[in-house]
Amino acid sequence: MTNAEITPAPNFIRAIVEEDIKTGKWDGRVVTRFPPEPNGYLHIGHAKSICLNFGIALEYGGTCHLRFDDTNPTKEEAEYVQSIQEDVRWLGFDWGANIFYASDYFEQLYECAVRLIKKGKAYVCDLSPDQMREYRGTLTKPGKESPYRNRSAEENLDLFSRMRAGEFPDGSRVLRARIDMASGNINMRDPVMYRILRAHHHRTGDKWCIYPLYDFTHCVSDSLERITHSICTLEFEDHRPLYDWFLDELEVYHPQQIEFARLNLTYTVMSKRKLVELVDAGHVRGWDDPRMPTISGMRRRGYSPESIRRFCEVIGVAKRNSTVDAALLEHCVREDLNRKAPRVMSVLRPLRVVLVNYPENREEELEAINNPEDPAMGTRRVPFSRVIYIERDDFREDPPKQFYRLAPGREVRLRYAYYIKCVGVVKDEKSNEVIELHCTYDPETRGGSSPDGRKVKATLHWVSAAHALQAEVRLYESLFLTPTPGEQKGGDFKADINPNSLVVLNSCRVEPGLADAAPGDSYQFERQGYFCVDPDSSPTRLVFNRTATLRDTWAKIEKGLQRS
RNA sequence: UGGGGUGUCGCCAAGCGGUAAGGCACGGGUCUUUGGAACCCGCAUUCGGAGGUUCGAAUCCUCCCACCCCAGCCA
Repeated sequence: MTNAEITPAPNFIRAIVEEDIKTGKWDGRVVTRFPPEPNGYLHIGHAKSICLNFGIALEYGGTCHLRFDDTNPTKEEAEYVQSIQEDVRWLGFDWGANIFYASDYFEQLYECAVRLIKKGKAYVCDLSPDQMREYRGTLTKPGKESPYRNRSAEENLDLFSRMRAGEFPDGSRVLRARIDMASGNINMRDPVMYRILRAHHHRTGDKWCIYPLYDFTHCVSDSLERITHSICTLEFEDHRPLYDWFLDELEVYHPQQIEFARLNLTYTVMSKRKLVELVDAGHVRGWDDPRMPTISGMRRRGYSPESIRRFCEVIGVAKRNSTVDAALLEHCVREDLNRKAPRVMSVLRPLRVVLVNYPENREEELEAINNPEDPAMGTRRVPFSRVIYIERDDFREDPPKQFYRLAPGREVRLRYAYYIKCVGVVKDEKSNEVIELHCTYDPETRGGSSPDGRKVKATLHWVSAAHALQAEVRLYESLFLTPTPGEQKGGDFKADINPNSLVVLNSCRVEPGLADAAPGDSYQFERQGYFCVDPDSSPTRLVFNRTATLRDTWAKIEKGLQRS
């Protein structure tokens, strides 16, 4: 852990928590919760919330509950509660025994509803959904009171229990809070607390045919769990008066709801609807496609939990709508992987090189450093022979000004090996494409330095043709071409999809040492980037995903060259 | 036209009446057997705008402007 990681940045929520601890508002307790609805996969936006809630609990010696907000059986599935737990755990957080389900509170919620009915604060309403919308009024016009609003408590109690008993068809009646149809805040215009819905629930089965709605459920759940700080996103700010109203009327333990801005990232989309669309339309291979901003996608892409946690720390927490530059996320993985990923040589687009003065049947092993950032990671031996592969991009027949890699007549260093000089270029007769290079090597430069002290400008990675392993490498770019997809083009985010977001290279050659690389392992392919082994990989067919490229100064220069 | 929010560098973000932190990005340099990493330097006389209060304002007051959210029996 870096120092920065254990020194959290100040933000307004931490300030509130610290103040509360100081004043003893909650007797010094800190209890937060991460309350996902199990209706989809977690993404980097959820990670921000997870890090915030679990992070604050950890930091102030409190606890953070994992609570599934499972009050809508038509959308929720057990499969998701599984994947959510996996993702939270993978991110590095532990809820201990504190795993809860809103559905566990159904009986208590029902009792709370009965209490409100008895108080005259809730009533059964027979308006149809259409009528209800009509009666609600608009943003600028107040609503009208329902004709059922003044039913007696006895009648409401009777009706509500019969709703539960299944005497009425789906959607025929609801239980509503009796608040204020003229409120400027539409959430306070007698919001629905319960609906009749005959659907199989992933945990309660067919026990219930009425289900509570979010506003009623959430505050009561928080109260039952004695949450201190109920942290949610900005769109719930308008719901806070309702959160407070329910708890005040119920006269129960009352946590404080605090809202923060959700995360947006450039060059991607975050809404569940859009993510579903990408998967369904086949623009990606699934929820865990390495191009997806889902936790499972990022995991497959090679992002480490540490890098995601670090990212969530450096972006900060505030109430301003913002869109974080994807470059910051990239920076966070590089920072982490630079310290941890073993270096390895791998040639993505091979160009055959014959060392004409190297003995035909000779081979040798050269020592290579596993990670210059961490000597403790040791060294390894890499085989070398007369025929090697280098990267096609590392040779130019007619090199531009600032290109100082290999070119006819030019000498460069092969990393950990020898200096070589290009003495011949073999081309395909028809296409005129360069298919092979002839080079001489200098036996005096074994290991990569010359006794006469002469310098070479470039160091190339390479792989011995006879020893290298074939591999498939999947190169990823951002899923979208524009920083905020759909901003132009009439809001159609799919029009901004990057057609080159995935490029598959099939004839890559990697160091033989990679033979037993296991899915999930991360490496730095020297001079190219960070790559990890995909679950599709097998001993007979290695498959790597590019997590991120290395910062590439030459690419920048080249781009500038093209422009001028 | 109702209600709730937010406006500090290209992107995030500290700051809470005492004279604009930090990160990313960007530009320049040192070093280098990764054009990587590391390191150094530069990068808001100014805080949405206009007034006002004050010895002193990004921070307090007034007005204005811009943007975001809300009319599911979703969460």
